[in-house]
Amino acid sequence: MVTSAKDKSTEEKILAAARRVFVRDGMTGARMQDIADEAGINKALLHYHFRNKKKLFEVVFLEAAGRLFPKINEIFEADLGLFEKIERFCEEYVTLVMENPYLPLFVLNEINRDPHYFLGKVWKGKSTPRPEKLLAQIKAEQAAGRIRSVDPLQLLMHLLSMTIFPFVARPMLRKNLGLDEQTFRVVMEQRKKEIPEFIIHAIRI
Amino acid sequence: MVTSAKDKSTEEKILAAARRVFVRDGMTGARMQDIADEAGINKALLHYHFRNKKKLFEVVFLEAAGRLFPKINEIFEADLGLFEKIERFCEEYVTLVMENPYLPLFVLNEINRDPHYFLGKVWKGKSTPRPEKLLAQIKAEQAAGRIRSVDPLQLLMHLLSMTIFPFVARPMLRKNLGLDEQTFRVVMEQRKKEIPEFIIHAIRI
DNA sequence: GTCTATAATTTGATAGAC
DNA sequence: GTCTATCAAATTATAGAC
Repeated sequence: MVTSAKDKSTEEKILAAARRVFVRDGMTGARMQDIADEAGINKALLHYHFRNKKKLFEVVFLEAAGRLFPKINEIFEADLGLFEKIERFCEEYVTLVMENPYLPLFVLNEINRDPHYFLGKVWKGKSTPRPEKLLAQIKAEQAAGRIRSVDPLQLLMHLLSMTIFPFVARPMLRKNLGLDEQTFRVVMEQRKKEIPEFIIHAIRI
Repeated sequence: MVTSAKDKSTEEKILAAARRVFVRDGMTGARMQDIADEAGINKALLHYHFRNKKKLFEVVFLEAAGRLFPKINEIFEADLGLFEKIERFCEEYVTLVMENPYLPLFVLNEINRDPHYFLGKVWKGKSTPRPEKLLAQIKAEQAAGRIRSVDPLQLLMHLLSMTIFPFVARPMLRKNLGLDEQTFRVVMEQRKKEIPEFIIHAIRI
């Protein structure tokens, strides 16, 4: 399909609008009218470029998931020492998500809304996290006596939890811990160093 | 308003149905028809007992939030040592949420959907978490030289993250870590002890 | 209190002119 | 490709009989 410069511009405007609205309101809460308004066009044109709501959502969701998941693999399967992986993961993942703070909750929520759809159409040979290498690496470090014996799966869950949860719970944390937007960003910036340090202290011999 | 025995029974059936549907599909995804079906009645009767969708949702949401938040305060403000608090929080909170695994994602998502509504109507003098006492307690332990110096706020975020996140990310973790329902429950059961142990190792001198 | 039937509204989607 | 106008379907909400 040939795509003129103007086409691309409009489709890009639509996608930018759809990202904002879908990520904010979710698949079920989003309205095609809102997306059209946000893009500065009308609904008919939306349906011309993307046949229906489901298809448009799919593009946005796959793109969102594609931003969050590959990075995990990339680091966990890299050729690095365990501590380096932990440090790099926190540093790079917090940086990544800070640019799109609402992405994790959006993705987790949509996965939860329709796990089957998620498993099927979405997860086909894509970069679904493969934690085996990291888990094996943790086991090896323990066998070599370089770190304390902790269930590798539990350690991985600790790492993911501490890194991602604050973004998922952001509105609640901001209210309950009394953090304004600026302070929240500072706290998350500190976590880049704080989390690895915390983990290292926890598993040192 | 006088409420007969039969009234209560029907309202309770409706609420039970509304809990399931709202928690599963969210405010925007839930359909009144589904709730009526689930309750074994028709839509008209739904509107008779709860004027509209918003009102019914509000009851369900407030109840859900009321299950998750008071427990936090109850433990954080108790008259216990720091380690005891951490241990009790993990133990009791995991137990609590295991009975309603979808509650945290539901509540966090709805808070995110409409933070203003959440702050306003919902959070009026309710048991919103008051972390000051716990934060002060952490500071005191550090000043006394009994634990390593870690930003209390960061430590609190570690604790909340490790305890709650696995439930929020459950469908994703189950897929990406290859855990079936039974295994997930076992892993969470282990976390009751694993998380406090991990934290204690991390902040010991 | 509970039902059937229907109104009222919202919203996704299409037809057809330009 | 883009718009206006409109349809069709889904969904919330109400009227009125029992």
